[in-house]
Amino acid sequence: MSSDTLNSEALSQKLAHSGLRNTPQREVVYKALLTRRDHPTADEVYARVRTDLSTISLATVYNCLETLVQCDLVRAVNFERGPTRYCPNLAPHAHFHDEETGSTFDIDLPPDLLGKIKDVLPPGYDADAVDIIFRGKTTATR
Amino acid sequence: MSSDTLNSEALSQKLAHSGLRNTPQREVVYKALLTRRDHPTADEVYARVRTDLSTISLATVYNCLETLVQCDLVRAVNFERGPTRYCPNLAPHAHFHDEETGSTFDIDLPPDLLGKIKDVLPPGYDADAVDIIFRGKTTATR
DNA sequence: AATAAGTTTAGAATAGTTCTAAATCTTACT
DNA sequence: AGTAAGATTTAGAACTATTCTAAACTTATT
Repeated sequence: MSSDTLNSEALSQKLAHSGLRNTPQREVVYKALLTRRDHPTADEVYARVRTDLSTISLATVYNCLETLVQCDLVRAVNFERGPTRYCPNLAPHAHFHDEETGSTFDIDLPPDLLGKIKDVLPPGYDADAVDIIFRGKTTATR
Repeated sequence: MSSDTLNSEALSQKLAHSGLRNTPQREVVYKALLTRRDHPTADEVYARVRTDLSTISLATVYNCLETLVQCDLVRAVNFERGPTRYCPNLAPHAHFHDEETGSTFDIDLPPDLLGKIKDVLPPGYDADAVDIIFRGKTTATR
């Protein structure tokens, strides 16, 4: 089983760790991200979870996504002015945003590179996160 | 004279290169970015240029900023869901966003590092830009 | 001077997100 | 089991940043 396969227990644990409860809404939202890892927007997640839980509201989808981000289960990614997209990949990675198709790809980062990048920070700058976003196009040979 | 000091001729040239005209509005907007390089939002630019050109409209400020970005005179930067900020620094650099104060700092990148970062892209990914954003806090010793 | 093209403007419209307050669910305690 | 306290969800209103629209204005060209 991959380390981030859905697992209610594990999700409940992570939530409990922040003093939060697990709920059906949080489960379906998290599951939606894990089963199609295409960096959906809140609207897209809403559309997907409605098939499982037809009474869920868009506000709840926003709430759940925010909760998952707070619990370090999900990353929020922003491309320029576009809507926030959500990503359950917790391994260090960059994002490639294809400006022609709008699709997003995870780009794995070699373990040493993040350190090298953080080394450019002068003393007194204390970064707890680095976002790296490539913008461009992808070609057929991909 | 630093390479990006305001210079109407140079601005006109760059604009003309894209088939665009220089205008008083474009000049004051560009000047506003150059004279206080604190990554202002469109609203903040609007507030600043109104002292020079009281009749300018917010829509025009947005138009001018977009024009300057298109002509490669200015970079647009986005932090999470916040409003777009504008930066006249054309040298390769990352941004550090202090989440406590909201201020933004340019972080110079050593010449080789951008290349190293682009090297992580698998074949078929063709990036024309890389945005690197640090999030965290700055301490007194900065 | 007339026409065309580029630009600015005010205000309306839009998209994405957050807020609000009431309803519902869960948990802990009696 | 019954109830109070707290957490969560919900629908819809509100909000913010931005873009659109169409008219007015400016500048360049015939």
